[in-house]
Amino acid sequence: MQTNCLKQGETMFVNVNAHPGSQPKALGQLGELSRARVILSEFKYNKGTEIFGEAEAADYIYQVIDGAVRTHKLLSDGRRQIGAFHLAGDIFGLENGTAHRFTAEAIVDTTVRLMKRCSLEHVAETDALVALDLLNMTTSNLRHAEDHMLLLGRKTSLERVAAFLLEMDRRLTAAGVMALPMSRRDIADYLGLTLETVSRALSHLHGMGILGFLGQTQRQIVLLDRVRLAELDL
Amino acid sequence: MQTNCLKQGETMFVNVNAHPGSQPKALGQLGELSRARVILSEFKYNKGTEIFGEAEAADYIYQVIDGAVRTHKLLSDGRRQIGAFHLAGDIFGLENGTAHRFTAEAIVDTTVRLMKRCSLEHVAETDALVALDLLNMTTSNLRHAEDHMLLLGRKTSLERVAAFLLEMDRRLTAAGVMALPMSRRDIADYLGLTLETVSRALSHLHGMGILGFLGQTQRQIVLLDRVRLAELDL
DNA sequence: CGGAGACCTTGATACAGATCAAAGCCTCAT
DNA sequence: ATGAGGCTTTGATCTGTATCAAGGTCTCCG
Repeated sequence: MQTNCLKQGETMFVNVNAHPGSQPKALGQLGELSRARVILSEFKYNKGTEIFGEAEAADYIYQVIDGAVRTHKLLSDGRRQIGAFHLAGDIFGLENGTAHRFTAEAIVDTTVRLMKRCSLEHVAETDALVALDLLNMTTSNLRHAEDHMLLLGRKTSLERVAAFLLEMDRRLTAAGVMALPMSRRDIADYLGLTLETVSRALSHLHGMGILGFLGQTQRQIVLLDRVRLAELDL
Repeated sequence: MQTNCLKQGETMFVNVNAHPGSQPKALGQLGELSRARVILSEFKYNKGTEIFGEAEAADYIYQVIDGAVRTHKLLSDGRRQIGAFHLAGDIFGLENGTAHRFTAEAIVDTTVRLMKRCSLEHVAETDALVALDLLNMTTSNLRHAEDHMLLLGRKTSLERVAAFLLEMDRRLTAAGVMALPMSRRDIADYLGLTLETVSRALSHLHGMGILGFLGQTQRQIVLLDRVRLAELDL
């Protein structure tokens, strides 16, 4: 059952909790994937650098150890759509074909754990529980994409920003403060808006007393009224 | 390995080719899922009727035998986003959790084959190849959703309509004619536009000589210049 | 510590697509 | 066949968000 990708004695620790939209961040939490012994190593990417490109061979899958990653698609004239943000604990770059469908970049200095893809495939062919784990991770990505289609197709700018804040609140709030790793432009490209519209929506929510900016930075946000914020996201 | 959902002697025939974006429509093409013997029956739904509702228990998965199905999500005030159209051969209603994430409705009179969900789950737990089949179907849904996010977030109305026509051309053109089962409103709710904008875009393409309407109906479309159409979808 | 460059906010204006409106067309049931 | 009701087109107008523009603020490197 061992594959040619295996290096002796190494084990992959994987969070079942695969992706955007999932809560706990504890690393090392084991899914069934931990039963697959596979090549595993850590790597660091500096802020702004590409981890893999769209249509590149998908040789590895990745787990964020520390930092944040954005995955996007581009149109030929440069318009960009960010599909997801990946925070500590999240797995990304999981493809079923052989090529990546997004470009992935580090938003801030980021450490990732990576795993040779072919190992997983071979293990999954014979181990139904590993395959089910992959299915669960893919399904959680799918659920996120489905919800995001509704947002992109039908929500107003204020609703989109409210939804974004609630998502990030769920995924990265520590000690009541949300320290956003991404810029207004990244948020805009995630929400299908311009950075000016995002900025105006945040200012508006600030003016309504729904959120506060912490200290001297605009990326540290405190949610002051989650109930009213949730009411804004239909 | 038999499950409690099994009825003696019945077999599910499944198209590996699960979903929107896949080409061949031959029914009965076997995936590994055909190895799983499961409850199977056919059912007819009249035009406009609901097949299942969002958040309902997902007791079955479905395959379109004949007809067409739309799956959508609603906002509380009635705004609608159609996630996908399902044509002959497509499988839909496959969920990983226990509840449907979309409402499914028959667009025209439609025949579906259905399969008890719990069977599949039990089989997948022990059969890696069945699990991989489910993974492949889920991945093809995911790919479609990812492409659609780019369309909804960043494309212009003309680009969206061009992309829609190219998708439908790929999926349902017979004898050079595309017989669309869905209304302008359905197309609009799929593309994140209004029905008027869709109508204007189609008229515009007609005026450009890129498409023609067949006979006395607006739902029979002939693509006259696929190259120029493709150039309009960045 | 200081200054260059990136990031963010805010204001003015433009415009793509939404909304409102009306008329024609097709479908289908009687 | 025929007419009622739904679907589609087309036109006029409105509006939310994009675009253009400018100034302020933060960061971080030297």
